[in-house]
Amino acid sequence: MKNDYKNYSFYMKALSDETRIKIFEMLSHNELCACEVLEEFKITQPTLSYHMKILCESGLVRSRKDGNMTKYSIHRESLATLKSFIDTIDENTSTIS
Amino acid sequence: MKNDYKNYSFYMKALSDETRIKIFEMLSHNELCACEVLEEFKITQPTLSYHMKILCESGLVRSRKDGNMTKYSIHRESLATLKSFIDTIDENTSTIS
DNA sequence: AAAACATATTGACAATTATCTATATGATGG
DNA sequence: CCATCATATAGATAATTGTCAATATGTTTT
Repeated sequence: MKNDYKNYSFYMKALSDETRIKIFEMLSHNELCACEVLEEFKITQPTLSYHMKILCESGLVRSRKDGNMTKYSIHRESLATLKSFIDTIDENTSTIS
Repeated sequence: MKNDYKNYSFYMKALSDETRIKIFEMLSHNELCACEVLEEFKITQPTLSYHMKILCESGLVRSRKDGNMTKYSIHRESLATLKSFIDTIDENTSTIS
């Protein structure tokens, strides 16, 4: 699969911002709505919405509507894909002479 | 450790570009000099040098001088740190109710 | 020492990103 | 249905990024 690299780079880009990587870690413990995430940061609501959009568009996070709230959680399949890439890189390095 | 997140985001940023993530994969198989890497891409030598600098500054890649060449390889400790972060996230998600 | 080779740096520029304020949309509760 | 709450979108802007051509630096070879 050649263009997996583009996909991986999108995952990495989604996590290349300190705010987003913290959000990602928060979501790893629990599904959370935007307002719960917002409380933890000193950014405005639209800025958070922008970051959530990037996380969702990467595929690493998924969202679902629940009443008037949007709940976010980690998309485990995408995470598995990312993890598998890192694992492969790590295995490769262990066989360098 | 609170500011590990900034560190992780730097790793991710280094890998958030398709060219750089391909280089990273290439280096996982072998230490390579810049000219060997350059052959695989349709970018100029200064652009490659810029990308190598970003990879090195992130800590994920290290360089050493060998004659008039610079040889690049993956810094296994940093990779282990990144891998460990992803693994932890993955473990967290597996305990969500 | 001069030429050739490998890499790095500089300066420029277009494209992208992260952020804000203001506003819109859409659901819920009186 | 009107007000409120939660989230999204639009428009603006400063900062960052990826790229190149030109040039510099440092090493090897002749």
